[in-house]
Amino acid sequence: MSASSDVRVRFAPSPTGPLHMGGVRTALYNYLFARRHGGKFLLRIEDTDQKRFVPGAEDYILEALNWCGLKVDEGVGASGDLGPYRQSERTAIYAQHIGSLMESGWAYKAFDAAEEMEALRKSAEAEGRVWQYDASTRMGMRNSLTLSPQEVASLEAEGVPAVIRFRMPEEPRDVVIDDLVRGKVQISTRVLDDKVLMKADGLPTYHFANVVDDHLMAISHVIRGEEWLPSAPLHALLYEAFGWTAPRFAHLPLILKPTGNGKLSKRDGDQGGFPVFPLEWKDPATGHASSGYRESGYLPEAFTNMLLLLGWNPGNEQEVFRLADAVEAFDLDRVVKSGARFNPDKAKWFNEQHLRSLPLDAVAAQLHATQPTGLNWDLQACHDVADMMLERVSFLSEVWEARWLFERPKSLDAKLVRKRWKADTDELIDGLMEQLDALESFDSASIETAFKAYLEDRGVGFGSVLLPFRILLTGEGGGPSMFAFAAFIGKEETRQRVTAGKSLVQSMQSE
RNA sequence: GGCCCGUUCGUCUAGGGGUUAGGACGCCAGGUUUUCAUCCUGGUAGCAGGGGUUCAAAUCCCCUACGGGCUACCA
Repeated sequence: MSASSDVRVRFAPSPTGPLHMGGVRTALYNYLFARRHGGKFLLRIEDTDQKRFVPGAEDYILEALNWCGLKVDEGVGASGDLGPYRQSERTAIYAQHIGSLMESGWAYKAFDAAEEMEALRKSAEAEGRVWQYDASTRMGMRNSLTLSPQEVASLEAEGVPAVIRFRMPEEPRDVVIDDLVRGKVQISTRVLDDKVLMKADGLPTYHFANVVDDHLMAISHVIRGEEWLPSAPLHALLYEAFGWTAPRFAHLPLILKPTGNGKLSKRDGDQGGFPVFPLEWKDPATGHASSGYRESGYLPEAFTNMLLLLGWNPGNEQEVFRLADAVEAFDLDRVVKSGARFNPDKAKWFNEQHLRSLPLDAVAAQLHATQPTGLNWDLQACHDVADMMLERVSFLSEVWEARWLFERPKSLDAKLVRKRWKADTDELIDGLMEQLDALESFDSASIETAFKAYLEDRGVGFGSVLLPFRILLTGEGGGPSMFAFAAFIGKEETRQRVTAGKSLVQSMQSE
């Protein structure tokens, strides 16, 4: 391998919609590999298919990478000397390079109509054969190999649409890809077809633009999804045709659907109850919104951590990684070969791990920034709530679902009331409130002391008073320390909740 | 159909000739806790099948099955 300072990798998405989590993982592995080896992480936008271009997609990609903390060193969204980094702005470069391939005989112009080829394919299929545009068929087609230069010129003058195809070697040979995750992969050129390099609209196909750009941008390692493995030999041949040294390849395993068959697709998300996108996406054409990990309350480091372990492991038992830790640990040699089924449960677990390792101040700040409109808690209040709730939630957003934190309960858990309300419960609560009322400092520790003294005095157990107290304050049977919570809402609110709660109990009992 | 890649608990994975096949998620049980949760302890469950090679195979080879990808003037 070359010196590590020469490492240059790229993430090269198409702006055809929101990036999905598989794409984010590819970006993550590229980023990590670059950082690990002191190299550069580039972002190139592959927008050569004008039919599938979606406005806003490029901004989405940038924002998603940014949210994940994957800082781009060079390319779109950064700067660099080897641009432009958007393929739609590189057409002159492709024109020049396709010219040199035509001259050297590695490429030729073809005029065949799509329908003709389709018909050929169909009839071959009917006979159980496969038809493809290759060394065995191209001499029967309409192209610059079979037509005279005059015929070609007149076709061009007539404006007959033409593409430029790669000319696979007539003499079959094996192409070997030495893949960094899969080892040697061998394919015979016999089964490869003459792929279109330049489309009739004058724009390059993926294969051509990708190879030209990777070379011109001095990419050292191509790290991409396994769906590209079958075309890697074509790419290798293209490098050869240009007389260029090919980068190293690493084809990543695919992320599969949690249930059912196939790779995870953009449509799998919302019906499966989990996001497939890092950020929420509103389709500009249909207005349909797809949920995102960010909006679902995931911490970016939890999201990338989950992705990191989907197809890679450190070789020891560590599972929780911050991005900076991952940079130290990551390398391509521990990337797994087989596809990984995505598991939403584990994603949630990663979020819990990262959430609980966050400093309380940071959580408080988060809560402060995301609190419902009209609440207006100060930082201290957010801090108190963070302290009470952090270990009880998987996502920070769940804090706001516990409405009793900031609203008097409108109803109480009926089953609990039925089970827990004894003949003397109301009277015990009244006695407790008398003690609490007398408290000068209404803080958690004082409340606890008074509470315990009261129990002692009355000779009753914790459960007979604390649970009813909890139900009156929150309406529920579980939650944080009621001493801390009572202190949090204050003496007056505690008194009011108890009073209101008791009348709720009464009306429930009289039903 | 053709070509390529893959296959260890339900899921993510470790393990690459000799292991009681390890960990994590999930699930179950117990402990801690005023409750819930956290946390701790334990349990559950796996080498796709068949042939070889070998004293010895989850591990190497072959076949089959299954899964996945590609097979566009999409990436």
